[in-house]
Amino acid sequence: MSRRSGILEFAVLGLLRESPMHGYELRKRLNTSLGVFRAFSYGSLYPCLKTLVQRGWLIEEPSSPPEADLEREARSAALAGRRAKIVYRLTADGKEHLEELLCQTGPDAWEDEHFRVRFAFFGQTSRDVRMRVLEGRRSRLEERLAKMRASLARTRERLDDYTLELQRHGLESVEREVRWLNELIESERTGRGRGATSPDPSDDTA
Amino acid sequence: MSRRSGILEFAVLGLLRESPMHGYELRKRLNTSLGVFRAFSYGSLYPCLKTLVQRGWLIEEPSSPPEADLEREARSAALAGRRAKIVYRLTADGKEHLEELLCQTGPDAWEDEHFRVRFAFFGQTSRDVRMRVLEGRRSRLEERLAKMRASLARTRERLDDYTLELQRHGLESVEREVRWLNELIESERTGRGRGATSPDPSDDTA
DNA sequence: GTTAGCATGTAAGGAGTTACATGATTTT
DNA sequence: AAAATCATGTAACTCCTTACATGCTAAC
Repeated sequence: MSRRSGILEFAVLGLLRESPMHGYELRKRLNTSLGVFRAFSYGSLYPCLKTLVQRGWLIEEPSSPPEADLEREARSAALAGRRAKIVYRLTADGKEHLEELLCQTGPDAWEDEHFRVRFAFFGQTSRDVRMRVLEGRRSRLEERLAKMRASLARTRERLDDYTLELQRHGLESVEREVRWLNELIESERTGRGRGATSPDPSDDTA
Repeated sequence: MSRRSGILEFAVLGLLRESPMHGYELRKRLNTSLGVFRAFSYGSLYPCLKTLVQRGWLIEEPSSPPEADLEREARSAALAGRRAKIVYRLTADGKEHLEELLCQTGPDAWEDEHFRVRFAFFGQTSRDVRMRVLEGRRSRLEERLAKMRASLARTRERLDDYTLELQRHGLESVEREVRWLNELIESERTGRGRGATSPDPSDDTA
């Protein structure tokens, strides 16, 4: 069983859906697309790739360079013991699994990190999924707001000014994110033109 | 050696500085004072308390109830195998260690969680420490801003609208926190009245 | 010809969580 | 007397990091 939250796994699958890549490149993309908030190390990435292969969600391919330097590649790749780039590609099963992850409605699905990853891959999701995710996140934040306000009201007198200021600032941050979500939801609702309804017309996972 | 970042350890020491407490209560306070952002479980708290005792930063005391129900306590505590509340109190060494933690200028010291804990215990620190922490945090965020802006400029065309929007929102959040810090720093600088210069007049860790 | 960056990995460990196990006390 | 909540703990696990180890390839 095991919960398997795994932000990293999710992010890897999402990035590989756009195009196959090898580990090193993957990590760079990971740390620019999402990396403003979180940086991953090779020590977690490579083992993660291996387990994803084991589960059949990825396949390893020998690096097939775009063109041109075929001789150089041949020269070196011919040698048996050569360390070559390993390019990872999403399998049909992997695509299916990613789709499930993107649609997921579990309790963890709206937490900060998890939400950010889903948002980062919105370009690959349909509008109704986007709407559900945005609304899910918003209601999650609203629960949080309620708790924070209650807690503030309960403890207002017992806390020192600094703790209070911290809570006040935290509250405002959450309120701000809710406003942001409201704008995004409105934006999705009114069409806003460039919204692709389906991520990929030639997509049917089998 | 070992880095020993340990938000939990830090928070426990900080809370116990205010007053001795037992585990259960500690956890509740942990999850209201700081818990808006982070919730800790008993599974991490109790082992943590044990190691802090081992290092000599805390001592366990048999629960001495405030008053009144001495008979009831006596009746039950007299029995050898009885499970009593364990109240934890900060030792002199513990106080010293906490002081060091609060003044720390290491690279991890300005990260989100770490900063929040320090801020939550500002009531126990002197103004110059507060200033250093606020300014340290600010310059940390400014580094982050620089990176984010550079990354945005570099990749603006290659990213889809959603990823871009995510980064834009992230950037704004950080800018907002910088403004908040600016206000706090200004506030500290101009005195602002209620700022205690030293946390506790009767304090000399020995 | 040496630094810098590309590329892949492993071993050990840190910091916490979940799920479980136990029992006392207070409320209903 | 049942249920809630107070109170303390442990074992196994998760997810990730640090530090190390290796070697290629481009640039200076």
